[in-house]
Amino acid sequence: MPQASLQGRVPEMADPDPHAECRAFGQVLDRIGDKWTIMVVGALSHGPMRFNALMRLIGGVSHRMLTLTLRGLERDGLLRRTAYPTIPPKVEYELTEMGHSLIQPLEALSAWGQQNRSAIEASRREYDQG
Amino acid sequence: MPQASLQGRVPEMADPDPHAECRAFGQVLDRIGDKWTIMVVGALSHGPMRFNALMRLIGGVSHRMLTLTLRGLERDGLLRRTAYPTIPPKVEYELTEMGHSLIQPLEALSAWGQQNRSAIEASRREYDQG
DNA sequence: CCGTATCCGATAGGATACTG
DNA sequence: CAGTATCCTATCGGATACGG
Repeated sequence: MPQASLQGRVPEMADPDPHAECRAFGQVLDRIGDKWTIMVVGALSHGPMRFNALMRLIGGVSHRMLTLTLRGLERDGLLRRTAYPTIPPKVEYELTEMGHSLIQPLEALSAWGQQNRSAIEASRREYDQG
Repeated sequence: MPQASLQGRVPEMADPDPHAECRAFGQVLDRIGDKWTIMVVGALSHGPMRFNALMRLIGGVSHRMLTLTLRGLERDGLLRRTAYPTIPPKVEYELTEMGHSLIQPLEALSAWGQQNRSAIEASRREYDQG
């Protein structure tokens, strides 16, 4: 989903863009907000890896979804795919420069999650029984 | 989706947790990775707002989804809901302390998006025609 | 070993109509 | 104005089987 037209954006609205930031973030989410992308990025953050190694490390991901996730990242230039035409085939995946640059902001959010996890869980329990 | 069992986690794996970070991030994504949550957080980042004001500001969100999104954020303690029993009713939403604390990391990711948007688009075009 | 195609169930989310 | 309920669709993602 393109997140294209935030608000009804009619011509007579002079306001240049009341929340460009939200849109930018929406686009990042469109990229990383699926079930496996950030797992893959995380798994590759320490170096290149082969398909099945990724699959084992991440765990729980289906063959199909891992392929799709890798293709998506490759298409966006966050990932480089190198196939060695040996038998059996060997394919390595590694983050590009841009891919690596995503790790820092990701870790900021991850830290937030770790810091607030218990508070969130507590809030949920209270809300659910209250 | 609980993101619960990252990797098959068999007992004999001594490794305490090879990617706790990814899991933490996965949980954040489960919370904010939907279509509207971060729009709401962004909209509320500058102060409290009423239901229909939010709806107009965000734009494109259905009545139903805005309600669900607000409930979810409230349940997790990121949002406070205050209903004034007047006629007609008036309900205000505002971020809690914890809700505000999410904004900084969000902005980091948003900045990443703005910085890399054109590179990603270029990469996509190349990938698609190549 | 790596990748693709097909099938199918689950769910997210929009439209709409109705209540206090 | 704010919220709920119902319906319906598109998409996501898992299982499986097959090809290179």
